[in-house]
Amino acid sequence: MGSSAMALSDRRESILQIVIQDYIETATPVASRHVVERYALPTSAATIRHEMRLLESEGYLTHPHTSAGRVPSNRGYRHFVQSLMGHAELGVAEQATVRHQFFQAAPAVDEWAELAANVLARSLGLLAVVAPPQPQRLRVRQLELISLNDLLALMIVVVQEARVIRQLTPLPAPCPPEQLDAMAHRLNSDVNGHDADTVRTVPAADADEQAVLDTLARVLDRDVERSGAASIAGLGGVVGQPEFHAEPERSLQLIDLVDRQAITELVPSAAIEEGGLRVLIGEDNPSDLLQDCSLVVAPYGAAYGRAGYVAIIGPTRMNYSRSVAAARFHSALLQEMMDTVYGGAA
Amino acid sequence: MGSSAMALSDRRESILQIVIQDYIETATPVASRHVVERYALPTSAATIRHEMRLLESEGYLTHPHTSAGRVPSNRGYRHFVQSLMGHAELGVAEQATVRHQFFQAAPAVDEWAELAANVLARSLGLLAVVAPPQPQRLRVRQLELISLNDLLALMIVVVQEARVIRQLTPLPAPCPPEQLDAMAHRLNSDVNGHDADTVRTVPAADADEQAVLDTLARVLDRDVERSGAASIAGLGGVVGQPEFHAEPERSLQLIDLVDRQAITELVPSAAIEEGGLRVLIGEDNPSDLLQDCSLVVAPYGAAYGRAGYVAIIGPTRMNYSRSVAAARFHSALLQEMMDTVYGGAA
DNA sequence: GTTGGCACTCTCAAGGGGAGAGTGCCAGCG
DNA sequence: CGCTGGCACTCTCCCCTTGAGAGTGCCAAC
Repeated sequence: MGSSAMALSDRRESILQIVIQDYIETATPVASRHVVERYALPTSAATIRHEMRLLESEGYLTHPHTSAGRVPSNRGYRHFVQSLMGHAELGVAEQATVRHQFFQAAPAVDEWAELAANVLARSLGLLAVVAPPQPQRLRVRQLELISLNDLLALMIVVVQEARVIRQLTPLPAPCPPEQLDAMAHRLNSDVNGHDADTVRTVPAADADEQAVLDTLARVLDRDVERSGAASIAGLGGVVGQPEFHAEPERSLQLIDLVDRQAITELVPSAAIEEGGLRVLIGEDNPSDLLQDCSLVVAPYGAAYGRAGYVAIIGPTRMNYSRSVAAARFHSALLQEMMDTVYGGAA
Repeated sequence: MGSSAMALSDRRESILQIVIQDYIETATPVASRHVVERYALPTSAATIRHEMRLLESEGYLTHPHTSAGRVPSNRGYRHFVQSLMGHAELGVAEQATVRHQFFQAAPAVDEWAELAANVLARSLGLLAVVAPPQPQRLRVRQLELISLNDLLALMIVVVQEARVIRQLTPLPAPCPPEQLDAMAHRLNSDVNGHDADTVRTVPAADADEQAVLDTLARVLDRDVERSGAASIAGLGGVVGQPEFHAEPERSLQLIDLVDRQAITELVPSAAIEEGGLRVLIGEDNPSDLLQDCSLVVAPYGAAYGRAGYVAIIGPTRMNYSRSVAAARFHSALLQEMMDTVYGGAA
């Protein structure tokens, strides 16, 4: 008895569940008396106290101090996520609302991730990070050259992966607009459908063409590298959570992380590549900066390159049920939309 | 004597200047004794006290409480900005660094505003908002249609103002890829160089063409409307300022403003349209939310539509000299770069 | 006009209860 | 044997007081 390998009794499990749910809701250590009263249990407070004590000795709960109620430990949260919380779906009404927002307001492809992050952040009150999948290579679909002056062109590249890149290109030799147009026309057939490596093998007629091809190849490479515009939203909601009120330095760290776009690097790529939805609680997290935080990651779009993801970040005391449901729904929705647009083939 | 219309004596002015500069630097109320000691003045503390008292009665300084040093009032800051601080330029080395960053790392046109905001935020430790100019109308340069399936196309519009828009377009009647390509080819000559209004007058051959033209016109309008991707950076720096430590609610408000991209609406359009650089101090600000903050706005690119701007937001106790110099430099630099790219014509 | 001196005011940090909240344990009860 | 009421114990939190320190405002003297 009390061995941590032993399965919890039914009653103890349900008490654990009650404590965790109550704490998630109220952010206050939950007391034995509070539990019996609020949940109308058929036992006395003393009994609950006894069970809580056992739960604590097994590592599922903790004690801020002697005369405070119980607070879930990370182990408690983990058990809750794995066994206790069940598999909730987003409400039908909410699903419909979100779908509606996507299909109406944003057929603008570039804004999917941003919209998802905003909707998630608003509905959960937590930090949401949404990164689109990163194609492993980009292939040219259309090349435009706009003459700015004889020595400078603006290159616009539409790639098959439906992205668009704009880039200034200095020209070594003077090149009037008509000549530039002609070059664009000529090059288009040479580079169409090709990626950076192939572009490098295209022979150039003159120095300017060489410059354009070089820039093009470089740009195709670079844009793959760029971790590519992950959208972040919900900072306001998350620093408004009570756990951050107490410790302003933590808030500052988090704010800085968001400000510098550095949280994207704290979403562990291992979790993304593995494929399924994952919940990282407290010290599961790779970074110390997220020590009292949890992370819910749902990858999507792996068929289109390095997978994108939907991530929810909040205090360990987050509503896991809602967060997981929302992350799952959004990742599935984004997947679905990408499949519609790119037809399932990379 | 003591009339607020009266010009300040030289000595009083220099004391005001010392007090303000010291307060900007230390964020601590400055005491008479501190002034004489640190700045080695040839007078005694009592004299300084006397002068400070007069400055206070004229409204340039205040008193947090009886036994605290002096703090500049908004009026004091205003006088400082107008008459006392002089016209500083950014250091030559810093100018060179910034120019270098722009010309090397970001010939990617889309990233200018973001780069400017990041550089400004980092160098000033304040909030920086950079909005690109908004063209008043967009004219089509190139139209691409990518067939996703028979009933859905991805439209890519390259506009003469060197922006690119991507948009999903549902097709009322089934349309195979080749047919879509043909349509794009056909339409391109019809819409080339035209704006939304003119696009609406183009006759459509069939329902699908009509759908494409409708979407195109709508998109051209919408993208003008969108206040267009202002870049915000430096939240971490500004909430780290001591004035925000004391009042967490203010920080939260500000964080929320940034999170929801709503600060862009607090930059008064009057200040932008007027043309020159402006400094708004405290209650000069249109919104109560920026009550203890100041705003430095430098517009640019008015020739290309609704003017863009570089804005610096921070506590009233900001380094006005540096902020103004940096805002002026960056707006001029962005202006210069736009002139290079768009050749001075809208 | 300037100065040293001095009384006055206000903040800030530290210390001391007292109330309140919860637990841990125990002895008794079904 | 598990459950329960009772009770002592511990710890936090808030309020109050107190004393030190910082600066000012004013005054009388130079």
